[in-house]
Amino acid sequence: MAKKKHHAQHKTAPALFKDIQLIRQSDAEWQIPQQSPMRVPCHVFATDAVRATLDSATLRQACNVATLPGIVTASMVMPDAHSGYGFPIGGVAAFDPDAGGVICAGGVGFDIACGVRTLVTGLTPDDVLGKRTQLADALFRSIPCGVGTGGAIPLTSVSLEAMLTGGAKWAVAHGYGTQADLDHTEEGGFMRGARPEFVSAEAKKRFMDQLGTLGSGNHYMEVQRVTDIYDATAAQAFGIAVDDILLSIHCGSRGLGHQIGTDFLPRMADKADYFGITLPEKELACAPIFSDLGQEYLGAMRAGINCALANRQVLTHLARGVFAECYSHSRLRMIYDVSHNTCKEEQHVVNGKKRLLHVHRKGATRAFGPGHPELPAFCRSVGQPVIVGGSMGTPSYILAGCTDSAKSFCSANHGAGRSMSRTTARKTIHGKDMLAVLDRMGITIRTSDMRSIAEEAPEAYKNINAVVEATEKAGLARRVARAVPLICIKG
DNA sequence: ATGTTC
Repeated sequence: MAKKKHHAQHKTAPALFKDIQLIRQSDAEWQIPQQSPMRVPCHVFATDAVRATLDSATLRQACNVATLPGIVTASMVMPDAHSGYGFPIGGVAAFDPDAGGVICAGGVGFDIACGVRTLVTGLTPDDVLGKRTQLADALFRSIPCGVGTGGAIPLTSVSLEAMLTGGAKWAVAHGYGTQADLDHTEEGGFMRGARPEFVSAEAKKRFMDQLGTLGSGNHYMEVQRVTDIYDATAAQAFGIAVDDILLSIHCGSRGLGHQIGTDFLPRMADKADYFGITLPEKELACAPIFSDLGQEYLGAMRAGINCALANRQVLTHLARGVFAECYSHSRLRMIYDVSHNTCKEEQHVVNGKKRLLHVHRKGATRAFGPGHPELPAFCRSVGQPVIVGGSMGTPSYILAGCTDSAKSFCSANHGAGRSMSRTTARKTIHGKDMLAVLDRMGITIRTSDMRSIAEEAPEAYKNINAVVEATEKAGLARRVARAVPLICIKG
């Protein structure tokens, strides 16, 4: 009734936050003070060097997030942040369901549970250098990649439902890995509370032939060499040493997660009036956690998390086959698997009081510190492995969560972060030249689409060393190891 | 990110 009359107001985004001031708190922390209609301030984690990479669109989006009902403490911005769909990529926000808190589909992102897992191969640099072309070709042949590419492992509607509930655990039960893999995966390999019945038939249909596929964009499978160890104790706990050869897999939930976002965003936007939520922009559409729609999205999103975990598990199995084909002594032992597009229910201490919050991490990695009760035994004493994937041709880092990471609801950055849009990168960078440069650097690339080489060029990303330095200086996570790429299979 | 602008 009266609600209907104001419907148009919610459709039009008012020009909020024209004047955004960053107030320095320390070497690597800034605050954007709360101003109406923000409910909380923004906390921005950046050194001076990284602050220059945070454009006004990103900060405005962080302020928009700060207006949402039930947000706790602050809207947070990681050092790798850049603007995304509604909600910054590299954004973290926690909501209290008991305070009217919301679940925001744009705060998770389209590629639900996109993430990285890194394994130690048991090989030496000489093993790889001696068979560089053979290994690259074998990986490229066996790992389906690219837009619209299907895999070799078809699902049935029955097995798909089980996979959406069981995640990597389902994959292991079907022969695609080991219990040890699950012990080194967030959530022990599967997300509780998945509700496949809230995933649309269309989303399910899109994934029927996508299990064990890499996808496109920034997704990759990369062979890396460890060049530096910064924290010997944590490196030992993670089982990494200098000159170890690693395999990193970066991918997500493919068409299924994307379709969940596509399905729920308009449903949330349409019900903003009904829920009495004033949206700063439509792209931030959300629903109260304690609403049918909010619960449906959470159930579907958790199924999407399981989909991504199963996908990375099957890709691991495929990679093991390739390595076994090329080497008699490889073993591909998991370090850890982290997701960086999620919303998870977690207990956090806020002003000395324990609260159960829904923590959105969009392009941000969970970074539980030492002693966190949810951590598996292998890393309990040193903190969670935080895998920070580099862009093509640049180093990756393995960090560890710190006690101080509590200030960001136990979150850290997930990568370098884009500094150039895909469109600009395509216009200014030539994929073929890029490949030649990388080849001279000793990096072998195989790709299904030359356009992604331009889009994913190192120049299109922030300097990962500077980003990681900011994360460390802010106390969110500390450096454990650095690795450089040798072979990269690009989607 | 994405059956690459259903």
